[in-house]
Amino acid sequence: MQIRVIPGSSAAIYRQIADQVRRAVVSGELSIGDAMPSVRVLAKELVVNPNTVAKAYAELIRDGVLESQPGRGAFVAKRRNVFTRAERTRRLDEALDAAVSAGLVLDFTSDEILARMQAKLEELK
Amino acid sequence: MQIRVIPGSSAAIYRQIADQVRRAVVSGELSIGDAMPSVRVLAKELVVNPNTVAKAYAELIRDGVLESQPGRGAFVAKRRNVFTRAERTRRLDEALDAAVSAGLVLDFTSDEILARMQAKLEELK
Amino acid sequence: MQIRVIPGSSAAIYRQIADQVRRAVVSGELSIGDAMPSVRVLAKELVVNPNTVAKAYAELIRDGVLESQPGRGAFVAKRRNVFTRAERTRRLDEALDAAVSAGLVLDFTSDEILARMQAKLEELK
Amino acid sequence: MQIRVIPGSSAAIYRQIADQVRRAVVSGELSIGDAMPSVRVLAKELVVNPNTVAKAYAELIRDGVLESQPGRGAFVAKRRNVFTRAERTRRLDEALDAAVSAGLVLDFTSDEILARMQAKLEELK
DNA sequence: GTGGTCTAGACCACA
DNA sequence: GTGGTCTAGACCACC
Repeated sequence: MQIRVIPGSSAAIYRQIADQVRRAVVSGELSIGDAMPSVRVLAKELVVNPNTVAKAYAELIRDGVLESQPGRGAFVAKRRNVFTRAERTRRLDEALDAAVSAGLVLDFTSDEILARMQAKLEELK
Repeated sequence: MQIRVIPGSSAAIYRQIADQVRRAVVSGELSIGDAMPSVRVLAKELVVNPNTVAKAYAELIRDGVLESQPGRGAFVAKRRNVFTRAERTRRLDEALDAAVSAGLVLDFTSDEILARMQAKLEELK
Repeated sequence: MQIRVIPGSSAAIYRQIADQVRRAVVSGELSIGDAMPSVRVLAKELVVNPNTVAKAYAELIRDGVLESQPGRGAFVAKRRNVFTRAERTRRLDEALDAAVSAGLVLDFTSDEILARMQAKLEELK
Repeated sequence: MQIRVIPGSSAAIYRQIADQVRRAVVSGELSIGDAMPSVRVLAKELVVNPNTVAKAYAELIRDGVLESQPGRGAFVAKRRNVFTRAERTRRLDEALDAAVSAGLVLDFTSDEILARMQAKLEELK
């Protein structure tokens, strides 16, 4: 898979990396058991500090998206339900709030944001 | 208008304030030329640091939502757009993409994500 | 609360800190809403790098034990069920496996380990 | 004796090997003076790196569980204790404390933790 | 070679 | 003042 970081973005680099991996996993671009590039390799490729990549991987491991086999590397984990319904909803809300907030800052109306979201979700089907 | 801040929220306080003002402007609750409460008055009312309110106002002024008339206070400005249409859309997409992938990783369906988003935007109206 | 780190321990420093906070929370030594010492203050007190303390806090925040209010500090969070039954069991197993492994390395028998565990749990009642 | 390694486990492979040998010695499956398979033979059998087996043997030799007879191989040693009773107990307590606090934070009761621990130790017998 | 941990020191966002 | 992020570079455990 191809990961890109936008240095000027407001999103933290480790966050950009984690989000793109998440997206690749849900889109099927990455499959269960696939090996991730090593921390050092990806860091070199993205021209960022290895610790930054490690932080992204750590978050993904903690959320059950990746699994680490010490000394061997990180791998895409079997999908498992880690969080309770309430916690999942809380996290979804947090993500949606951030998007809404960004949309409002950009002076989009509620309707425009919703329409764009709908279009985006239709694409995935 | 009535502004409320939720201290425990993950959103920064200045962000909560700015978003609510923005929303009030978009919804018509605040009209062009309306006077905003002074930084000190609003800070006292919300029991937050005046710097925090000032920061929210600064962002709104920077984005052209408010206008500062030195010595008189801040007023709701005539609408103007700072970013190009393309740039605004690009930024909105980025924010929505992050929310969508977060939702999908959390094992929500497209429909669930959209429904939740819709509910959230309804609340704002 | 008083936190101590044992530099010679096999457990990572950030892990020792996180575990002690966890213990203080479940024992009631720390209550909901209590403010944690700031990252810098605790780091100075323990004579460790602030990043190490920050890493411990980050883990506790991620697990829902603490909450961070940006610019204000970290606070003991309301207890909420973050993980599914299966995930909680998985995590408990992981913790117990580590303890059993440590016990076996120390040449204790299964019965001795269990007896010691039982005594320890009785104390808590 | 039959040793099995689980690659996906969170426990290090050398640790799994060492623990199983330890258990076999404690349970009497291996008796004093019994010859262990050579590092190379066991490595081939388990399909792991010989260094990994060597590391497990080294730990067992260091802890006095095995004895190395240069040129002849490794043998089950006469039992002797490396740590004082007090030191062993202190270390066991440390490990058990960590497991207990992890369990309590995960909202398990003392009884649940104990039951799970018991089940786990039964399996080992 | 791999990931895991820790240090030192920097800059930014926020209150 | 607070936490959040990032860099650079080190050492260790493990394969």
